[in-house]
Amino acid sequence: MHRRVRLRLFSTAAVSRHRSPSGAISYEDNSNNGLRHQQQLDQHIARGQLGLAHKVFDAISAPDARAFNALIRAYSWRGPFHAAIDLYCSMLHRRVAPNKYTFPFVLKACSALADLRCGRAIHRHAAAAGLHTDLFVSTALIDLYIRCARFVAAANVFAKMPARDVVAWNALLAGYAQHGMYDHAIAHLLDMQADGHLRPNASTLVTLLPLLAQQGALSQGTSVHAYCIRAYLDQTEEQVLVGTALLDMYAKCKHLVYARRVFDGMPVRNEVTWSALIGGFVLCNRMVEAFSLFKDMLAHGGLCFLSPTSIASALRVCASLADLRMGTQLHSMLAKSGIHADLTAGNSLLSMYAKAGLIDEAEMLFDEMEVKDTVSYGALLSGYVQNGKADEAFLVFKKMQACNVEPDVATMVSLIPACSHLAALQHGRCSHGSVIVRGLATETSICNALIDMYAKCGRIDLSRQVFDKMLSQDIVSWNTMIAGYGIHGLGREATTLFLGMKNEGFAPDDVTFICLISACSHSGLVTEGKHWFRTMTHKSGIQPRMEHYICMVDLLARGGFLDEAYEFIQNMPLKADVRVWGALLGACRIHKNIDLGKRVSRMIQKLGPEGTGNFVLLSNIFSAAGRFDEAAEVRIIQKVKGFKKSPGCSWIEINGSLHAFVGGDQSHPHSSDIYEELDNILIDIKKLGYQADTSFVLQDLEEEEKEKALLYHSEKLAIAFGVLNLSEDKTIFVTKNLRVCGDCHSAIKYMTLVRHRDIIVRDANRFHHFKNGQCSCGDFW
DNA sequence: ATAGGGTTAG
Repeated sequence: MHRRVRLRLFSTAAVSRHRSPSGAISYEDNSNNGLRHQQQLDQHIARGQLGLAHKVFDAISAPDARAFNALIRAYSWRGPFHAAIDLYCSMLHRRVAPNKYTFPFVLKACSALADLRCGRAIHRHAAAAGLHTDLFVSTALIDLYIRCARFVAAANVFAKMPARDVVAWNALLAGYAQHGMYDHAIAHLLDMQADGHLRPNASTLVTLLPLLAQQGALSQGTSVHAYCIRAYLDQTEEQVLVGTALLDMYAKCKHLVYARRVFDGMPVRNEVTWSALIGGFVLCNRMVEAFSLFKDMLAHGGLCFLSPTSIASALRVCASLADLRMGTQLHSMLAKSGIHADLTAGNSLLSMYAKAGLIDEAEMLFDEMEVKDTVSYGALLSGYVQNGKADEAFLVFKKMQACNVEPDVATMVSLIPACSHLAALQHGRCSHGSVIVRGLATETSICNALIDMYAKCGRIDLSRQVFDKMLSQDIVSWNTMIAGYGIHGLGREATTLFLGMKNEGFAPDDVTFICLISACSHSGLVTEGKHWFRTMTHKSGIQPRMEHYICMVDLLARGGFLDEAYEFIQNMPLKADVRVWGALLGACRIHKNIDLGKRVSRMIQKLGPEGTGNFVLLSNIFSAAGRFDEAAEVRIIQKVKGFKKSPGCSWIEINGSLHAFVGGDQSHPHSSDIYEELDNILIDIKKLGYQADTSFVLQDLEEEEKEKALLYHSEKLAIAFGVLNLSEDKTIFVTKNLRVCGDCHSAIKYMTLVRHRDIIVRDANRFHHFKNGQCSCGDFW
């Protein structure tokens, strides 16, 4: 602030008036003394001792332009940049005229600080001194305006230059490149070549290549490669720089073969070269190779090649492969090499632990970090969301705001799914509002997260609104919207949207078909689903993955074609994994096919059951058939093998706060009211013909007690709480972490009649819209 | 010239 005020005190007129007539060196403080000081000043600056240099400077009674310039230049090199600007101000104050060796350096300091106001003032001073079209001054001005994203101003300076060298051309090109202005950059490059004698140099290429990489412009990149070969770069340093930029361009275009070839052909490589190649393999999801390259690098260059960048890539490999042993080793390597304090390295480590589910470890690391930024908070936040601790994620978000760390696109994209997990519409709407306030509401990835959130919070209509209002949809937008229709059992809408997508020229990808087929499955559209599977393999040329087979088995089996599903599994080219068999087992329960269920469960046991769902499923199948001994046996095996079933939990959002219940829960402050209401509901629904489906209760209890065990299931508690707290016109919306139980499903249908309510239950799989005694899932879920 | 947190599926 102080500095700006002082700058404005001096008009451009003052500058020109006191400009030294010749620019020649003249010492006002009587020769010898001044000469000695100047020599000392130069010496200290050469040794990088800026403190001492400044002391010598202060001892000069009347420093001249040369003394000022020397110190300004030194400060503009590595900072502190404001010291350079302060010196410039003092220069004006003491009526020493800045010259063509002053302006470029003080402008460089402004550029480093992105101080546009200061820079503009200096621009005026330079113009008054008639130096604004000087080659070096102009180039410095271009740098400044680019840094402040003032492209027109930069181009104006460029246009006014009487003569330009490659550096000037490169300065403007760098601006276009850094801001992803592909068309401007290419046009500028063509102008440069048309202008005559100037040829792109190494610096031009190193500026241009990252832009091509970012745009995925492989063919243009290849032309640049060809030019590089013709242009023959003789300096080693240039070869490494250009070679690395080329390699990176190929890697970012996912052309690893060429990236590798460039790498192999390079006579000299540095740590950046290695990092770029490793990053390329990570980008292409070739994690094992990426890690072996990392080891090669260490074998080749030792620890001095270890940088925060390469460590970051290696840690991403560990996170992706869920290899904690390797990750921990890297952690200690990091500590030994002394780069543990680096922000990037720290964030990578934090993220690795968070993704691996070691959230406590991540939290500890986070607390220990001395410098934290948006990314650090984002890593922790998404760690909580990914590990199912959505409420903790909100706390991190609050903490972040309390610490004045501004949430950005990635932060919000991580936070919004936390609302989806909780199915907390109010939270979701708040996040939506927050996104609008921050001016992020037009971001594609944010809209995608919002579409998903509204769908999972039961408002598919709002999902569609967000989708329709988007400036430009990407493949994820379409997939998310199709999936949203799917979990609401709106298979027809999903299909229509899919066709619309193709009409707009979007090529469906592998995930699109997963969304589409599962949408068909949830709506019982078996024929359509089979049709889309064939379309995918024959027309779209997409190789089915295990996920597609899971969807198909689910589609066939849920639709009642159990034998066909079984046959389908046996004919599939991949070896079916537990999830495929699990899908079939789930359908055996719905269709009460015990024989097949037993066979399938044997397959699953051979494969080693993953998770816990399948044990519970099998045991429920036995119970449903009244074969309690066998059901109990399955539970015992489950216990012996050490699998725990996560407890069923349901929750409901009332006026923006969440109320969660587990089965038989009495911890809620209004517990007695809730239980009383439930008992009343039971009396009413029995009058309409409801019978408790006690076949699902395992314990050896009297019939009435079994009924009670069912009555206090978590979803029923949450609904009763909703009945008590919401007016009749409001839909009751309950979320459950597991699949809704069969008895509850039947009871809730009756509840809609006796309490005149619409009830929506979102379980682990899908939505159930209960209305007028019926459910949207058609009793298949 | 390289790099850290992010949305879709069952």
